[in-house]
Amino acid sequence: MKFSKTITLWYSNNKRELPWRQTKDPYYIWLSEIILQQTQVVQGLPYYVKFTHSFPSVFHLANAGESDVLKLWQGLGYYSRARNLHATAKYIANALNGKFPNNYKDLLKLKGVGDYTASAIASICFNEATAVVDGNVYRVLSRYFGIDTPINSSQGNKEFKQLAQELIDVKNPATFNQAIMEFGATQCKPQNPDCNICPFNSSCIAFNKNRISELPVKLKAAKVKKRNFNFLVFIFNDKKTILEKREGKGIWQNLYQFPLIETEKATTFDDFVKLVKKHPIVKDKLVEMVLYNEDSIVHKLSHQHLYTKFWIVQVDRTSKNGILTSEIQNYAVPILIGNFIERFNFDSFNTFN
DNA sequence: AACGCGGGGCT
DNA sequence: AGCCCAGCGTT
Repeated sequence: MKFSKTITLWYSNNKRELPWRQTKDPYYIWLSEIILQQTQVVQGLPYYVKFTHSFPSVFHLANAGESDVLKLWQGLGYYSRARNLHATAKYIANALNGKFPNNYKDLLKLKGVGDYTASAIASICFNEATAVVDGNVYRVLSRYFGIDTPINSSQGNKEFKQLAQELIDVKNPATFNQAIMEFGATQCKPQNPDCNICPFNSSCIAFNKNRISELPVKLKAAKVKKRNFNFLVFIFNDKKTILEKREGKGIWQNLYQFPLIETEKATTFDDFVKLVKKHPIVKDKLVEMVLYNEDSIVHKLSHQHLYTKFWIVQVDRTSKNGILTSEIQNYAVPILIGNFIERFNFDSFNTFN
């Protein structure tokens, strides 16, 4: 049987019921595709529900503030997706009167929409036969055809896109694209794929040559950087603390954090007290400083490891531009900060001292 | 072409 | 602790 026949048949018998599969409205498909970039369905699903509930149309999303969008996105990571999502919503609502581009070429021009996402929207919403190539497709094709070209090379990029484009069912591109991705996600999984019940197991090259665990081939990632983060959790007499917005390039752009002192090496308590005493916010008003976590909290990003300490710094004055600790929940913060806020009880600390 | 960008799951 | 998952924008 033809590849596309087999995969679409498998899909009709095995697909999951997911909310974005109930619609062809480009707004909802676009939203789901942005959320699902580098993100598994289980992780993205609750965010899709939140976003469609808060912003039922592109106009609702466009009229929101960026901080509201980031707050709703909090915890999902890759925050440029949220900033681009919001910018594109404003563009579509205002410049295009709410009408989405209806073809691959024009979709590709949108901020945050690359080859994969443009192909997905064009095929699902507008029946255009442009093949999607996401991580699932790389895995399925490299195994089935026994292809050793590294998937994260420009050569592999080209090769797999071309192959997928040759295989796509031009009569039904929406189903084909979703079928091959779903197949990769739930059956032809990275680890322990279900080869024994696979409809392709008689013709899959990787399976028949016992090379499942070797494919797909990937170029090694660069070594992770290690950084030492010291967050200053200020407590002022007026029960306020300080959050700062991260500006410029780098991680967590436009999210909030406690004032940060990054050091070359892990800090010792005595050295760090000297540093904090000289801090412009503290000057000579330091009452007490407590290290919240004796052992560094290691927050792992795919490209850097953050060895993190939270320092509780009580200062004997009122704050200038602090925020009430009772309102700290209103700020979009990285999950590393969010977890701390969830566990640390500002009120009990205030009364305890 | 190379690099930066999150967070979660598994072992 | 170290391994896996990975689209898009920038440089």
